[in-house]
Amino acid sequence: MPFSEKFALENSPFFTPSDFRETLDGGQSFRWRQVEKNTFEGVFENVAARLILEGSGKVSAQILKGADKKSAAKKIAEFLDFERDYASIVKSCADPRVKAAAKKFPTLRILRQTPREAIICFICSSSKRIVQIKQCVGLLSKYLGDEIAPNFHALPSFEKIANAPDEVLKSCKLGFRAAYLKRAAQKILADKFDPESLREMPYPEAKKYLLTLSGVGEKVADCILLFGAAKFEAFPVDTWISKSMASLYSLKSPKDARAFASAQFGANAGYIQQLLFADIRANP
DNA sequence: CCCCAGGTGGGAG
DNA sequence: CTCCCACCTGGG
Repeated sequence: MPFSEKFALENSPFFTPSDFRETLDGGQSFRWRQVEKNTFEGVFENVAARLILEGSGKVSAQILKGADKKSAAKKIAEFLDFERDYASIVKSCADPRVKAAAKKFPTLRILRQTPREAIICFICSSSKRIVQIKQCVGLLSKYLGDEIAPNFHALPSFEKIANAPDEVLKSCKLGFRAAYLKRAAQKILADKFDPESLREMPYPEAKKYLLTLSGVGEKVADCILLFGAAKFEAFPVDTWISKSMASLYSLKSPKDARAFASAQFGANAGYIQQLLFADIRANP
């Protein structure tokens, strides 16, 4: 057990236990696993941590023994997006369907992953279940990423992925996504593209670039931008959101769903997407 | 054993 | 532009 003592995270917002789980393990990120009730273990950037939801509703953390507590706490606060006022987003939306979903997930948040993490994980995600995606990115990290501690590995760099032997990628159980991921990594390097720049780029421009990467279509690009670059105007349409938009608004195509979301939800579309996603998944 | 999954790419209509 | 299906693989 290489973890430090537990410490409270300053400015932690409140979570309900189910929203805590939904946020960390509901399809936004694939790097966290529940180890006991209200406790998740995982890696963010180069920080291995245990996040504990206290009875108070606030989050505490344990990090690896010897790691810098102050900088880890800061990274965790960013990752869980402590600064953003989600209640005001819901307040500003008059749609009764959105209000109803928000009532069921009152403390849901959007995780702020890094652009690299989001690119890797969502290219791996296509046509896979959450458990399988977690397995793939776990293996990728184990075989190609830096070891932070026994059983805790960072995600690999694009250099490592671009130069990885096909057998290694194959052993990560990526299937046809292996070639997508490798080609995307190679193109990012060839373009000398800094994924971090996605955070500063305007949404349309950032999306346009992402769509040039193999294995990245509309849905994956929007996931990368929402979860990896905090572009809240992104509205990823997967099969669940397709179902939701069809039943709530009679919208049949992903294209119509995106246009509607942009017009109706605008700058907050991404968070509303997450509420509708959580709701339809919980009540299919 | 058969089928499909939180998608993309590439070709046809 | 909209269909349609192959693409890997594990699990039901």
